[in-house]
Amino acid sequence: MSAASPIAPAKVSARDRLLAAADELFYAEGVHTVGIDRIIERAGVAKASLYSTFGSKDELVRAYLEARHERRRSRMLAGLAQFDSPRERLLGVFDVLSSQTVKPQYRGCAFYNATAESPPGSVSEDVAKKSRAWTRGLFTELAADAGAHDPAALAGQLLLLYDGAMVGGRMEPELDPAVAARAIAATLLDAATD
Amino acid sequence: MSAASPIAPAKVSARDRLLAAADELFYAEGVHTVGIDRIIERAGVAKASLYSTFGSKDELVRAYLEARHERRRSRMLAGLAQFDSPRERLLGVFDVLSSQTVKPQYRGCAFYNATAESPPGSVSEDVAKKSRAWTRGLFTELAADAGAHDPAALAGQLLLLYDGAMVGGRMEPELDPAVAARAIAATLLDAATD
DNA sequence: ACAACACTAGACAGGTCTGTCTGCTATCGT
DNA sequence: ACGATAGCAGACAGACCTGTCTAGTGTTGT
Repeated sequence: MSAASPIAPAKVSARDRLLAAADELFYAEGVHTVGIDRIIERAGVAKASLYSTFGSKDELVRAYLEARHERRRSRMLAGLAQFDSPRERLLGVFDVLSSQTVKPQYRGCAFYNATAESPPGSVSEDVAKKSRAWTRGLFTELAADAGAHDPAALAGQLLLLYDGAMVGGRMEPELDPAVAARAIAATLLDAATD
Repeated sequence: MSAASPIAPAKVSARDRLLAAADELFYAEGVHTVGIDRIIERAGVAKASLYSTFGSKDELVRAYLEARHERRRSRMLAGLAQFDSPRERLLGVFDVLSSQTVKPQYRGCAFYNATAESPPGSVSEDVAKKSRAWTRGLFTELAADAGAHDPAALAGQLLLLYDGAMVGGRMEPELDPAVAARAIAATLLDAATD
């Protein structure tokens, strides 16, 4: 329709197809378990393209995790924007999480999972720490906006609940632990604001 | 000193050395990352002994995880036995956990970690479910003893905190999330007993 | 003394994994 | 028209991994 952009990407680039395939397979079965061959087969891409684009499997893993982080981040921010009060926005974190954990493909935190199968000092650990720091920062802001006396302390409690809900969401998704976490968070928020 | 048992195990058996090596290496670096060769080298054992004892790497992984479960279980029960009141015993779960997470080698839940790097339907998943069921059962008993109106519901909350503390203990052990979890648990226990 | 047993050392087969390289094709900007 | 860019297909090298097999050693119960 629109002649908008002169750069019209008729097809999806090899890079994006690789990232999509990596996202599915790495998340579902683990970065170590899934080999390069399965990725390129699923992506419909030549092996040479993978290595000219990413250089190594390690860098593909990094790109996969960073894309995940960006996705989680924008999904969370978009979800929270729908709430009006600071209180609802803080608790909304668990609504957004719940919408993820109820999906049948949910397999827990991609960053934690990736570090669990990599030796210490790997790229996974790197991205996991960055993602975790961002989450903690978000929680601290939300806690401050909601009027917590000690925003950092409340953020720590929220992160604990968040972690627990992700683990529970993987092991027993039918119990919807994210909504259970939300209820506990509400109690803690009340206590943290007098 | 004592001439007690006629069966005097002068040396540690190959089986036990293998389990000890597997425990260290699998837990520290992941069951998939660590190969058979490193295990037998650390254990000082011949490869044939491994295969005549366990049959396959998969079965060694199962034995490793089951030994972990047994260890966690007895440590937890021994730790809880030191508390007098049902309330202290319930909260003591987090004291026992804290004594683990502060160790420098702590790397999170061995069962969760193992399942994170195995495809669905693996032996790891099997043992992880068994271990989780036992933990939930313990928490339910403790909640009932402590006078919770809905022991199963409180147990679910405790498990959420327990999971969160294990994740946090791996990512930021210096924050000692197990004691933070203990404090939250105390609040929930108060609310659950009126 | 001797058979049974538990174990060691290491070669080997067969598979899989990452990463490289060659050769070919299609598209696009100039 | 043409060179640059991006991509495809697949062979190949080299490492590593699980699992098997042979052959030898030391200990123990009878």
